[in-house]
Amino acid sequence: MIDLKLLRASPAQVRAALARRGDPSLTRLLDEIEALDMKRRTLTAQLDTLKAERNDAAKSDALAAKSGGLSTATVAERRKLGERITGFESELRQIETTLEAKALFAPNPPLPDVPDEQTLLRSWGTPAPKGGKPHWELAETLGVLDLPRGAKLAGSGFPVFMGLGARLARALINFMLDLHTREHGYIEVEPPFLVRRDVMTGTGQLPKFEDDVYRTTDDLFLVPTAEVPVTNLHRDEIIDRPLPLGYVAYTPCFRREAGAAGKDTRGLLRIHQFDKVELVRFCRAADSPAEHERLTGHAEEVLRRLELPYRVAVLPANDFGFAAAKTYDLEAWAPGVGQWLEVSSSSTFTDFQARRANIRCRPRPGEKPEFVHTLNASGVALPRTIAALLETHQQSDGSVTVPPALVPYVGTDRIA
RNA sequence: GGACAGGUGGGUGAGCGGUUGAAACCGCCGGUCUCGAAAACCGGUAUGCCCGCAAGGGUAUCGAGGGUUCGAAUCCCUCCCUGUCCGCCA
Repeated sequence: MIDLKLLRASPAQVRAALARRGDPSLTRLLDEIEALDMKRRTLTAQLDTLKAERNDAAKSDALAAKSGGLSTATVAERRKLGERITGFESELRQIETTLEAKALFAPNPPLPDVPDEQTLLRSWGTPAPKGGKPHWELAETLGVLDLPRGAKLAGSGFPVFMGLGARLARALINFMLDLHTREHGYIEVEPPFLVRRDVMTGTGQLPKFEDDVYRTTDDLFLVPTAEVPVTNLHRDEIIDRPLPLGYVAYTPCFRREAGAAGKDTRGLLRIHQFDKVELVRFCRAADSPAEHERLTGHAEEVLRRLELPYRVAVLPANDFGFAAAKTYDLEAWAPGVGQWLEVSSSSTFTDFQARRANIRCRPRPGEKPEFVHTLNASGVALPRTIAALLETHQQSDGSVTVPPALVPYVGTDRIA
């Protein structure tokens, strides 16, 4: 949620920052928000005055009622006051409802250090020259992936992993969970895979992106990422654990990806259901830039252990998620398709999600609560990682070697 | 899915429709005492919004939303959630 006080205090800065997202309609949205905010404050002041009047009256009336009763004139006067208050209240309520509805559509302003062009920060490993087979061919030959049968069960975009493919998926999940819990200090979580509407609103998927997610007839939503349930673990809380606090969760992820047809439709690159291990961090506001770097490093470590050459880029202000203030993409090289595949997105949300989900911390005992900063990164997403893994570690005989870090989990050093 | 019982501050738990943001206890913070600690005692301990440079003031909040009333934590309605039993199941 956008910070209304900040918008009030420095409208020019907020507008300038949001303008960098490149959505011209935001100007009008902000105009409306500011007007409603002003109206709300005026009404609140008037209403509070009337209520103060009523409270004073109630005190003396209580005494009067005990000793002799209230005169009909007094009762009539009080009733009139009450009616005025009710009228103001309903007007105020309407404005607040509209204001909130509008405010929920305002995205997070990008941080000042976010560039206007995508910028490559660093890379690791030596990408193999483009060549070899794409992962869908390898996978089909090896019998580890069955896309046609997945389509038979659920439609296109729902893969079936078979045999060593299924084992590889399970191995990756366990490997990543172990790495992050044992070496990076995360607490493992297994959350619900269906969540309520207000939870989806807390992290920013709703109300704006309802078309992109799956909804059940009970008005529950299939999680598009573990970020949603895990970040909301602390919704409406003043976190009483030491910060920073990190959680890691494996969940399947469900995305409708409406309108995505035609792009990356081959193989595992863009699908409706996929597995992901997600990292979520909560920290004090001052710590979030350093936490963002640390978090990104945790995701990178996965790729290094898997011996997958990758690169890290900062996304430009007009090309990252609604709730994020800054995002790094981790892209693994996939020589078979000759593309860098986004396997992790690492974002800081500043206090945007904390504000929506009302997640606070108390800096010190007795001090005022303040909003935390939330961050998350895929650590990492499976299908594209599997694609990069198959294509990178493919051998001339058609087999695929398993990187040493993964061998104990897969139970073999070669998929053939 | 059916039948009951409940939802009060960080926790436990009081609260005849009337000056209740809300007793008490626990916890937490500070102080006294002590060489230090414990115990004991004293004091302080919610959050949002609005006005204000601040000090401070106003207002709201007893699951949520409506309603009755001059006045609601307390009465009525709807919804949500939790617990117990039954049914069904993994």
